[in-house]
Amino acid sequence: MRLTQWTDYTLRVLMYCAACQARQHPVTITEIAEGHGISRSHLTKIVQQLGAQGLLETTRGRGGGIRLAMSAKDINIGQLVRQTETDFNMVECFDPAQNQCGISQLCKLKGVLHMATASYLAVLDNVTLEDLAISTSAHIDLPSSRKVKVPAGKTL
Amino acid sequence: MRLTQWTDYTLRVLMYCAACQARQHPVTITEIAEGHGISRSHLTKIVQQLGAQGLLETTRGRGGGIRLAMSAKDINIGQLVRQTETDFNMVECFDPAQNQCGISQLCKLKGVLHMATASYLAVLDNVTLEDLAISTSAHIDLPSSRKVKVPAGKTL
DNA sequence: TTTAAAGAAACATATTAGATGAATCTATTC
DNA sequence: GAATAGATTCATCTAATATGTTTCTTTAAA
Repeated sequence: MRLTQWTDYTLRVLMYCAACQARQHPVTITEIAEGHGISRSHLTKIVQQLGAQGLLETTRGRGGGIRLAMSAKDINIGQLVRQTETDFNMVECFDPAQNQCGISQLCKLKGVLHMATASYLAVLDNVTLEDLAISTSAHIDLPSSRKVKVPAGKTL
Repeated sequence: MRLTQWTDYTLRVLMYCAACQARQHPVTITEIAEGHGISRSHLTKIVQQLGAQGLLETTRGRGGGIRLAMSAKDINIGQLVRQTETDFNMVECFDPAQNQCGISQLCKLKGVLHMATASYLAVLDNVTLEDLAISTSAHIDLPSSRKVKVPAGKTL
């Protein structure tokens, strides 16, 4: 049981933007991609989706980039994960189109797993992006060179 | 986010066995495989694992088969899922060998997702196989022909 | 007005966990 | 000893994810 990397990267993009809110110039996709060692085109799709969802403002052209479209405390992690993860069908019988299980009307598995999933998401519903972001006092302000300086022994 | 079919089938095997406890002759792998439309060799591996875990008793040879090795009320679904699911690494930074994220020491994502997962499993920890099994009064007792009679409009 | 920087879009392709299949072996009962 | 049942091994398929490439379009700075 795990979240997709898509969700992982979505969270990282938002956290990165949240940490950089104080900066003058916006964050760029290339910057995050290089910082995290992720493919730029892959990140682009994630950013684009976040833009479409209204979580990020994107501006094209030189000097452009991305920034949070709303306050970090208004971005709910539970809601986000629900939107990002495509598939919460824990077992076959969750999906009517796939279900081959003849006892699914009788058995209580489905209900139990639904409760468990709800409980999982309920935890995330109590968390906002602001809670996740590293403290603003330690906010990242990369030089425009985009080359990230990493303390010895750490990888960004 | 979903459980593997492996876990799904594991649960089905146990539920099937629980429902058939009252039968004289044990359940066979072939019977369950045909009943659920799953590959026999695939199910064999699942049964074997359950045998190794001490949840099923298996007996070879003619007249053999499988049965629960303990009372259904002593089989905890939370424990089972923990054993069956191989991977609870929700995001990359959960796995030290994979982690490329430089801010993982600072960020609170990991802790939050750990809590959510714990909350998921806590729900299942309150459920036993007995809770999932269909009522014993309606227990399945298939004819030895192994051909399952299915009510019109349903698929077993 | 040109150029470089940035996101957008549409492809194809690679990766990998998970699922499946086939063949053969071992044990047991009739 | 033949039939039945689980055990084991190995090869392969599949599909969801993840990557990569190329070519747009937009926009601000030079």
